[in-house]
Amino acid sequence: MSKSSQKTPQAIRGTQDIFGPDAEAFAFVVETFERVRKLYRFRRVEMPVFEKTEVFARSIGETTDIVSKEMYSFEDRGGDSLTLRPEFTAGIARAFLTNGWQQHAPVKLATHGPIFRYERPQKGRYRQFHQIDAEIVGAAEPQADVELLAMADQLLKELGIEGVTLHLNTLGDADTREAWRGALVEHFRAVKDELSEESQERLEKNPLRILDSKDRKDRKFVADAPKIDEFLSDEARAFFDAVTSGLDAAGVKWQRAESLVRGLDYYRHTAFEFIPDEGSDAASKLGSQSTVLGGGRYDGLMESLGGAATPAVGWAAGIERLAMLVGSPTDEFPAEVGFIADDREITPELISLAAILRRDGMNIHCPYSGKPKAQFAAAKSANCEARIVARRWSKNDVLTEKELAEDDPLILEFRPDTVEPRATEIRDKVWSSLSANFDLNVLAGDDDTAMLRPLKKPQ
RNA sequence: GCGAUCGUAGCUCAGUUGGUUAGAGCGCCGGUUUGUGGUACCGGAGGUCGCGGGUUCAAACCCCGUCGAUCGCCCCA
Repeated sequence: MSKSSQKTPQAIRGTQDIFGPDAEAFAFVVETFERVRKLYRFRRVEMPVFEKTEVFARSIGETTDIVSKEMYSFEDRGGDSLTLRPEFTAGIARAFLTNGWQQHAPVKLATHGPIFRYERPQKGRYRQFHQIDAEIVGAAEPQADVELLAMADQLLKELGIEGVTLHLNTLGDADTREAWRGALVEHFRAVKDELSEESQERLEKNPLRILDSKDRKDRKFVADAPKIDEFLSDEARAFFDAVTSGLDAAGVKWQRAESLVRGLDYYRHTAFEFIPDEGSDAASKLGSQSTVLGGGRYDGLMESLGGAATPAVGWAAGIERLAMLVGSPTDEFPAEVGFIADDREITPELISLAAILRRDGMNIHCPYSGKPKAQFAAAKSANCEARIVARRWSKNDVLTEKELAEDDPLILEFRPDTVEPRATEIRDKVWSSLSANFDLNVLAGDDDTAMLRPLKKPQ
């Protein structure tokens, strides 16, 4: 009809309304994560969606672009600067410190929910998106890294995601990292003028990032840049060896990625990303936002939040990105039974039948209104495994005796749209469920037709 | 913040070198047909052609601006 004079407000840039097959895929990712995290005995934790800006600013440190440009920050009425969480890790670290979770250490935590980053939207990248997250806090052992990665690997497999490989690197301990960083700066400074414009800036701000520059000009200098391995302390090397041999023992495939880095200083030792193989189906589905799951060990984080040094390792993965890779689950998952009222007058009566079957665990499509023809079409589009057509007893129902009609029973006709033995299974389930609540007689010689009377209502 | 492409019915899109009442398919609603049935046919509702300026006798089409979307760059905790 005529449009309202009111303008419809539009959604915020970078937010999404997920519906249909996408929503089913999203739910599948979350459900699978919840199941797998229990196998590894990660405990569920619920976190606030916002924190004092300080929580994220201090954990992220002096990487100014992130704090000033990439976070959703605002002042509350008391004048405090608050920020919608741009990640889970900092909030979990804060909770660990403020709630005394040291008493549970080492503690394995899992959560999921919305994450906010003030960025330009593009494929697989939104301002509000959703992550699953797993952290092990208070464990310094490489076995923690292994278990965490094994869980990630199993999750991806159970999601049915193919063509994604674990890229693994070590950033060493604090001393290793500093020495390597110094050597990289020296190496790139020597060829500064030949680097891309962006990398010349990175040289000052974040030299490690030059290693994953996409610019061709930078690639050749990256190839012969100093390797972290030359700077690894014995301890750091032993740690990395323990991680890799543990992964081998757990049957997790991985490949070394010497250029995989983390910009933030609190990362130590293990850094990893699951990335689609080049040319794979997964790669083309994700566009330029290719990482599917990433994380690392952040032994230096707690101190930046004023806590005692606490080793920790974790990962996060974008639910939407994973959902893009899980194939195409059907939107209209099938109903076991769809009801059709052959006479629209009796449509309301179907409510009680549907309610009983649903309480017994059946998935029922039940129409609200419409002509029989429309109800039939609706039942079809609900992919019902079987239909039940309900109608009044009539004189043409010669199989029944006349006197049975005196209390105006319903005739239910069961019409399977699936194969045996499934069809019989559903039919028997329906008949037995309804028998417990109604006077139901299956007609002799026709298992698919039943006459049904309401039970006498109690006074 | 930068760049490219795009913006016509609920959805997917046509709209020829600017030229009269803006179209199709799908979906939706109604009717006929069918009558154990998601068919076929007929009809209907629904669009200030993102918005605002400009050029022109004339603009969905050309120009400028603006908003929005998509993809990429930067960034990526």
